[in-house]
Amino acid sequence: MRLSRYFLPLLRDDPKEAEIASHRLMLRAGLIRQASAGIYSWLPLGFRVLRKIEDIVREEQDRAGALELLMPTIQPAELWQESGRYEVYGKEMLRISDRHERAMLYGPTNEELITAIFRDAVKSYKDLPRILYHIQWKFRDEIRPRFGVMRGREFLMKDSYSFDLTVEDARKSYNRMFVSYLRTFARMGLKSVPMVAETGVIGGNLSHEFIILADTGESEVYCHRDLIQLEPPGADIDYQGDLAPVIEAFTGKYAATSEKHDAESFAREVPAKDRVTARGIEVGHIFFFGTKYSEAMGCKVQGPGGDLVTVQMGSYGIGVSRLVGAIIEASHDDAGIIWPQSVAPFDVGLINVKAGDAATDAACESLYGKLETAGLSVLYDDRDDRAGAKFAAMDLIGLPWQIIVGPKGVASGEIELKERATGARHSLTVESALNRLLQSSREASKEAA
RNA sequence: CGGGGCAUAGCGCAGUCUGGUAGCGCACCUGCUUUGGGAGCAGGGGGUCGCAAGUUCGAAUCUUGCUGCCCCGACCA
Repeated sequence: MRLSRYFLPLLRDDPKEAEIASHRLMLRAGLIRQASAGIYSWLPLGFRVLRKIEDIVREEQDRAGALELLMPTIQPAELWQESGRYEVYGKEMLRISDRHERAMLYGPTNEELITAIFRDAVKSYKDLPRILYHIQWKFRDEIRPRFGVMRGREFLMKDSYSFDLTVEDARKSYNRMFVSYLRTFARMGLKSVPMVAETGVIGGNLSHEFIILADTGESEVYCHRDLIQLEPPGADIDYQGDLAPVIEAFTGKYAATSEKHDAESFAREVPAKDRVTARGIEVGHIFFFGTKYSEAMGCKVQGPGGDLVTVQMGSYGIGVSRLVGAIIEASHDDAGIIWPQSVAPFDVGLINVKAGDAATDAACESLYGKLETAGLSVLYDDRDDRAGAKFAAMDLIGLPWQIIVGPKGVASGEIELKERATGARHSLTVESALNRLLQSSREASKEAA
């Protein structure tokens, strides 16, 4: 993509409404614009990141055996009256009525809808277990939206729902999602720590929050140091096999958010040197709630003995749009965003230091073609602007690699490769720079595999 | 919902107290000079001063009502 033809409105100054780093940087780097409190438009660069995150979530859901579908944003109120949550949910639910004065709502979550779909379609235990998911916009009319996309009112969420015949089977589904979450966040360059959590309005008695550690995180978290060092399972993990050992490894040691934190247990269970107190951001939340909805909504199947069995359910959420902010919170510096390669909107930024200089232009054009041909996505700054402004812009938007091409280098047959995360620069030939980038790209996809 | 603050050009702000032709920096356009870490000079474009009513010869400025946004708290993927 040539920057001269792209839509990338950058801001030099911080908009005054943005308090935290991710919100500031998302506005400044031209990722989002606010439409209303807690409601955002995604500009081209931000949308590319959102898509990348969505893709990783989708791949890991599919790998775990979950099936993608798509439910609507608008739901009829009757379903929520069936479960009893129409009254419980309160003002957080955006209630609307259509032209026939029929009560509708903009879905804050989808337990009712998916339960109705499953109930109407499945009658036999032979069709269990199943995990269904979708990635869809939700709306929760937060009392006070803040922190940009981290606590928006409209947000993109992946939510999965599991259906099982027995509690034991349901626990296996829960474990599958648990493992899939570990992999999902790790692939985005995040250290996630599962923590025992409150179940809140979703209900149930088993629940984990997936917290990523970031200095500017919203909640205080406490855990054993070992949990942070744990490596997530590889892509070869057998989701049909016994996942219990993995779950034990990740849940066997102390980890709690401030709501569940117990200072005495923390002190007793964790040696002082291993006690980690940090800030965290919740990026995923999984629940097992048994028959809460299936009971209320009559979701039953016939078991092997011919008897009717109420289905055991769980639900599993990932805040996709929140992750964009969370990743930035975990990965930025004074100059701007530092995208992990797996979610970067482009793999590499190509800077033409002297646009208009024939030799430099030609070198950039040639390199641009080679990079694209090699399968790398490139944002080529071909604008007629000063070098300093281009460097600042490229640092701000945070692509993992920058290739800097100027007249001096062109004359000596070398270009400069800069790694955004470390700031390290190397003068290289075009060929070795290409190799270096391709190698880094291969390593990134190996992590995914 | 309680408390506080803000609303003037795309972004950041001054002007409001004390009413009298709407300003500054950045960004944007044109020209010249510059050219490896957010250049300089000159010229220029862009505003119904959040909305509505009122007071007044005259309102960004005073009064009243409304709306939006931000911060703190309670609430939360």
